Amino acid sequence: MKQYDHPCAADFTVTQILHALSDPFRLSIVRRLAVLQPQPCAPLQAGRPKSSVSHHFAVLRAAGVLRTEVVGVTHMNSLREPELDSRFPGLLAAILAACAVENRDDEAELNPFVATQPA
Amino acid sequence: MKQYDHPCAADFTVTQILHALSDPFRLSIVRRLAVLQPQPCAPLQAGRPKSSVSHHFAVLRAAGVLRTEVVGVTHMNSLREPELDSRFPGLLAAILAACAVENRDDEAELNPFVATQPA
DNA sequence: CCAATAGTTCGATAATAGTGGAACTATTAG
DNA sequence: CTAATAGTTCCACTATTATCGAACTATTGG
Repeated sequence: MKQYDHPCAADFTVTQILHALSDPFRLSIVRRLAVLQPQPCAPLQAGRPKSSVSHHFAVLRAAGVLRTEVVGVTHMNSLREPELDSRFPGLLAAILAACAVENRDDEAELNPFVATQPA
Repeated sequence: MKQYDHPCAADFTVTQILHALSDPFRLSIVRRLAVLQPQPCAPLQAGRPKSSVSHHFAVLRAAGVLRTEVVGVTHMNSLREPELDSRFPGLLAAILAACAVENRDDEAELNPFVATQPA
């Protein structure tokens, strides 16, 4: 039964976290996990080869963004939200909120009739 | 009289901003500017060759993080805080706050007698 | 034990980013 | 006009990251 190394919260660094989240694919993984958690890797692959997906998960783990727990044959991922928030309060929330803003733009672009007024 | 291109706030992207700020040198520039603003490039060089400094400023400009205004012979830099905040509310603040946390650690490491209690 | 599943690790290659010297540009001071 | 200043641009080089196939590992189901 193999498990993973996860840095402890005190060792998280701002630059490592920002770098981990500055990649569109990795950021999309984090956004999905923020909504539905925990989740195995497979549904987040988005058509990429497994080795590439595995690499991006490793980057996110190393930055402390997520935790991977081996549960039977699947590896369950969850955001390390409590630890992230205790170390850097509000950081993850602000980034996710920023993604939501960006996403709202995309919807507006696809369909100009929605989302001119927020609600 | 040459001026620079600055993207407009609506074109800022989360990944570009996070990437721009994921470099320690660039992040240090932003942290200095957050305190003392506007400022020319020279005092922020930290001993690096000018071409390298110029490159990092260009990355920050392209991401929308700062604005460079040609004022006489110097180029004055300032954070685009209002625009950043209107586009991604709280994002810059959260990142700067996270830096402050990290910095507090460093001080504690250098001198264990201060900073065990915040004040 | 065997096959299937889920994901990792390795290794080569490609792409992206950072570095730093040298020549260049714009502005001001003399 | 000339020199000095502040920074940019260009270019070659290095270093870091990402990509993806193939072989590997751990776990479960039959």
